[in-house]
Amino acid sequence: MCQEYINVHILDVPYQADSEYTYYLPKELREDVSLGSAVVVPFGKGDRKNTAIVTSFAEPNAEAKPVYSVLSGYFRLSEDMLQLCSFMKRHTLCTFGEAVKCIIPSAIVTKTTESYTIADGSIPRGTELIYNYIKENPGVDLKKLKDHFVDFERDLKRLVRQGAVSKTTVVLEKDKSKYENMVSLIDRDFLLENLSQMKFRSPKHLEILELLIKRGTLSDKEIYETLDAQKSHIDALVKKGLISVEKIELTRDPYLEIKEQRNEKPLILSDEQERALEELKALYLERKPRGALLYGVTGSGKTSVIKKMIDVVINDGRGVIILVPEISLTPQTVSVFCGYYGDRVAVIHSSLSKGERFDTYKRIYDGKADIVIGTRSAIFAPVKNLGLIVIDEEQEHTYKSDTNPKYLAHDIASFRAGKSNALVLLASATPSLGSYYKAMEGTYALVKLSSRYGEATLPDVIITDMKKERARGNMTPFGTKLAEYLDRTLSDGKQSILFLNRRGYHSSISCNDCGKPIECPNCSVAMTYHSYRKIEKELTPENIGQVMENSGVLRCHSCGYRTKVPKKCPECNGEDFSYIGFGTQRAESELEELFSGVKTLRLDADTTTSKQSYERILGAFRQKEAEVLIGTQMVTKGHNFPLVTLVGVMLADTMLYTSDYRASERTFSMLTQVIGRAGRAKDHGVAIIQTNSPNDQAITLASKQDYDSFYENEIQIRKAYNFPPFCDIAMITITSAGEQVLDKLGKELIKRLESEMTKLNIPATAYGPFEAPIYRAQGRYRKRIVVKCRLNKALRELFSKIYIDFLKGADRSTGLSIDFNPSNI
DNA sequence: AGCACGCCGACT
DNA sequence: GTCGGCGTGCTC
Repeated sequence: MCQEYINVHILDVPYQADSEYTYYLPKELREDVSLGSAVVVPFGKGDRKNTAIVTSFAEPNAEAKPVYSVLSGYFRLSEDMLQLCSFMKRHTLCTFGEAVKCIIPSAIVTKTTESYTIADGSIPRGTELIYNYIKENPGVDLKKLKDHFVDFERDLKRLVRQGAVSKTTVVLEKDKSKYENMVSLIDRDFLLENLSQMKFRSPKHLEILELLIKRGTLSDKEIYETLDAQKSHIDALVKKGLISVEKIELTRDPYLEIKEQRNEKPLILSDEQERALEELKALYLERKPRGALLYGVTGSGKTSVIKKMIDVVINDGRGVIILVPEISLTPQTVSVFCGYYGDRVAVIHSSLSKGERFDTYKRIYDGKADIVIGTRSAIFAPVKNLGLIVIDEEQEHTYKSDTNPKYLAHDIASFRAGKSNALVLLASATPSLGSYYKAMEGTYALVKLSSRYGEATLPDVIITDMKKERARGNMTPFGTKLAEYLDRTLSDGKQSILFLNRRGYHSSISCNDCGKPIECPNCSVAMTYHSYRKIEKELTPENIGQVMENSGVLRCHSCGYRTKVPKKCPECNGEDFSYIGFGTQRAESELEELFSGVKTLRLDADTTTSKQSYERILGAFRQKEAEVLIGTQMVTKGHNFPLVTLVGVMLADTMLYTSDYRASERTFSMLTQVIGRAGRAKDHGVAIIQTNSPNDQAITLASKQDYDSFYENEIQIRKAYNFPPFCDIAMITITSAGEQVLDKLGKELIKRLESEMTKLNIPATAYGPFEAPIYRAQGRYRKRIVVKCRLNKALRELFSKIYIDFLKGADRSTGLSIDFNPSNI
C-alpha cells in the first residue's frame, strides 16, 4: 500500500453508483491528503467535478484518473467518523455521501454548478439566442440560464459539443439562511383615525390592516395563515403606500438571553436521586461502552440527576451530548443546561442558519464547547473525547429520521459510545417498550426513580365515556365533567390546558346524498375544514353552506392543498353537506360559546407558522393573558405552568385507532405526559380524559401512571404476535402514478423477496403488498411490503441488492424506499 | 443522477 | 440523408 493511489467515496452519487473508486494522487497533492480528506475528482463520462472523501489507500490501478485538487483542509473526517458513515450506509441503505452530510455542515462540502463562456467552435443552427446570451454574459451559471430560457438544455448541450461554448465547473456557495418577509404599517396613527372611512377593493385589505394594527409587525406567512390572504392582497397595500415589506434574515438565537443568566444554585439531591447518580457514576467509571435507562416517574427529578451526571463527566475532562426531542418544545430543559454551563454549551437545532451551523460546528470541533444540546442531528456533533450521551424522553419518535438517512439516534449513540467508551443514558418516564425490554434483558442497566420529588403530586384523573355523553344528548365536544371543571377552574382564577390531536374546524365535510366525504384531489384523504373567521352561530340547513363557504377553506393535511368549499359534491352533484367532527378551531369557538368572555389561546401548526409565534403564545399564556390554552401535541410537552390546575384531553382515541402496532404505547405515553402537566402546580390538579373507549388499558393505566403494568401487558402482546422488540421490521414502500404498474411491481417484489429469503435460509416473513394508510398522496399511489425479520448482515445485503436492482431498472416513474424499523407503520 | 451510445421514425 | 426521440448501461 502506498500513498500514490486512494480509494474515495463520491458525494452526490445515487445509491446504485455509490461504491469505492480508485484515483491517482499526483505528487504535489500527497502532502495535503490523508484519510478523511475531501478531494475534488473527475467522475463519469464528462469528467464532472465531484467532491469525494478519501476512505483508504489503494493498490495501483491502471484505470485510475488523477485527483484534481484537495478541498481546503480545515476539516477531515476522523477514522471513527469514516466508520460511522459506512455503518450508516449498511444500516440505513443511504449513500456514503448522505451520511457524510449528516456529520459535517453543508458549508464545507459544497455543491457545484456549471458556468458557461463562449469559445471558438462553430455555432449549430437554432442556438443563436442562447449563444448570444452567453456572449453578453460570460460566465453565466445554469440557474441564471434557467431564469431566462425554457427548454434550453438541448441547445446548450449542442453548443458545448460543437465547442462553441465552453463549460467549467464552479463550486457553489449556496445560501441556506432563512429569510422572512416582515410586513409593517407605514403610518399606524393615520390608519387608526381614518380606517373606518377608507374603501378597499377587497375585504381582505381591511382585515390585513386591522390585524397589523392589533398585533404590530407580522411575517407575511402569518398574515396568509390567519386571514387566508394572498400575496396579491399585500402587494396591493404596498402599492397604496399603506404598508411596507422588509426581507430579514432569521438569525435570532433564542437561547442567547438564557445563557446570560447563569444559574449557580447548587442542586440538592434526595436520597433516591443520590443513589441513582451513584449507579450511573459507577457505570461511567467502567470507561467501557455502556447503556443505561434512567426510568423515573413524572416529577421524580430526572433532570437534576442528569445534570449532576454531566458535572461528573465534565470534571473528568470529557464531552457530553444531550439530545432532546424538539428544541422549541423543550425550552426549559435547554435553558436549564445553558443556565448552568454558560458558553461551554452549544445548541444545535433545525432553524440555525448555515452560518450559525458552521460556527457551532467549529466551536465544538475546536473544543471550545464541550456540552452539546440539540435535536436528533446533534448526535453527530464533533465533540472531543465524548464521555456521555443523554437521550431525554427517549421514547419520542422524533429520534427516528424519516428522510434519508433513516437512522435512529439511539443507534448512532451506541456506535459512538462504542468508539469512545462512553455511556449512553436514556431517560424517560414512559420508556419505549424496546428500551425497557433491553433494560430487563440486561443490555442496558436499569436505574429507577420511583418517588416524586418536592411539591409534585399526581392530579386526580377522571375518565369520561363520550359514548354515554352522546347517548344523553350532549353533542358538544365538552363532556359534563370537563365543562364542570372548566367552569370551576375559571372562577378560581386558575388556568386550563385542553389537548386535542386534530387541527382545523371540522375534520371533514360529507355529502348527504352519496355519503362520501370530500377528498383531496391529489390524496386519498378527507379534506379538513379550516375557518378563517368566526362562524356565525345561527346556522340553519338553508344558510349553513353559505356561511361555511364564506368563513373558511378546505385543506388537505397530507399535501397542503387548499380549496373553497364546493357548492356541489364532486361525486354525485349533491348540494347538501354534513359538517363532521371537531378540531382545535372548533373546540376554541365552542368554548367561547360555552363560557362567554373566556380568554383563549390556540397552539397548533396553524397558529405557529413562525418560531416567534410559538413563543409568543406560550409567553402570553404564562403571563396569564388567557385562561385556557387549546392545542395539539405541542401543549403536552415539557412546559411548566404553575397556574394550570386542569388538563383536559378532548378525545384520547385519535391515536389509539391507527394501524400502527405502537398505538397503545403512544397513547399511554402521551396521556401520561398530559396528566403530568396538571401535577406541577401547588394546588391539587385535575386531569380529565374524554374517550370512546374508557376501558382501554392504555387509558386506564395511564390515568394511574402505572407504567410497569402497562409494560407487562403490552410486552406479552408483542411477544404473542411477534412484534418488536421480538423482531425487526423492514418496510418497503413503492410508489407510482399508475395503479397497475404499482400492482405488478408489488407482486414481483414480494415474490423475489420470498424466494431469496428461502434460498438464503433466512427466517423471515414478508407481508403485502398492501395499500399505505394514505393510499394516494400527491397524485401517486403507494403500497407497502412489511418484512418481519431479524436484521443481520445477510438480510441487509439482500435489501441493498433489491434496492440497487430497482434503481438500475429503467422505469423512472416508480419509486422504492426501504426503512428499517420505521417510526410509522 | 448524469451522460453517452445506439437504434428508430419523421423531417429539410 | 440528418435530427432528435428516449431505452440501456456505466461511472475508478
